[in-house]
Amino acid sequence: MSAHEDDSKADLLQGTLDLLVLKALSAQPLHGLGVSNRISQITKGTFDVKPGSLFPALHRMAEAGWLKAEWGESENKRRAKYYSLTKAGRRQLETETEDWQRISMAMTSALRAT
Amino acid sequence: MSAHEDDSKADLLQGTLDLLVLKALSAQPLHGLGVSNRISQITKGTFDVKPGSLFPALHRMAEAGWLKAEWGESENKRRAKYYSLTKAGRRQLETETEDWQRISMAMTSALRAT
DNA sequence: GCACTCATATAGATAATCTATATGAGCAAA
DNA sequence: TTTGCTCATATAGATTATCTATATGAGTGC
Repeated sequence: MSAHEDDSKADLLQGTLDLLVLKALSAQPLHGLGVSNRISQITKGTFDVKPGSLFPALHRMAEAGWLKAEWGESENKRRAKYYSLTKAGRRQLETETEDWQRISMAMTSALRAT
Repeated sequence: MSAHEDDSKADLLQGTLDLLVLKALSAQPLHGLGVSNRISQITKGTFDVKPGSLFPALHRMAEAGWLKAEWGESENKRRAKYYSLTKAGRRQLETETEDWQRISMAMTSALRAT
């Protein structure tokens, strides 16, 4: 994170972006910037995913078969590519959620140690 | 993680190793493999940090001024390099602990969203 | 002398994320 | 109509942490 930015905006831990994208899309299809906005919303403004991080991730995840992409029109009448979860994407969301919880508990346990 | 390994051993999230090392050393100085063992202990066996990950990290963190290194003798009468936290290392531990808590809370919030 | 474990070390590969920049379409106003 | 602004997607290049694999040496037991 660059020094002049608001410290409340954290860099991601590597490995958490996929999970956030999957979760963002779990309620409804969204276009790229919509995913970014939703991530900001559900993390209460903690994460601000930049386009240069997001779009490669979306492509990678579509390639992996977790997302389906479809061109459509945004609320602002612009062309926008809408992403939605595939069956495999929902399974991946479950797996990564469990992984996160295990890791999170391990870290919490570690930080409690005397 | 390779497929034949025990699934209870997780890969680290990138960015968490430094925090685990700092925490492992916060109670007492330890040599390299001692740090690895202590991390395994305080994370209840969840993380198994391999030498190839650990030693470069220790060197990097010593270079950053967070750790001090001193040759000594292990419990098994082998030569071993003991690491301890510097003042800056203790400050770094505090900072990274707070960072982790903020990120962890944001992820938890995200995963609760409907 | 031999095998085994403890302990440190490094080279090379992998891969995710960040910074910076580019492109184009729609819209509004001058 | 052309200028500027915002929305939206895209990609190149750099960075850097971690992983895999391998190497080296010292002590211990047989």
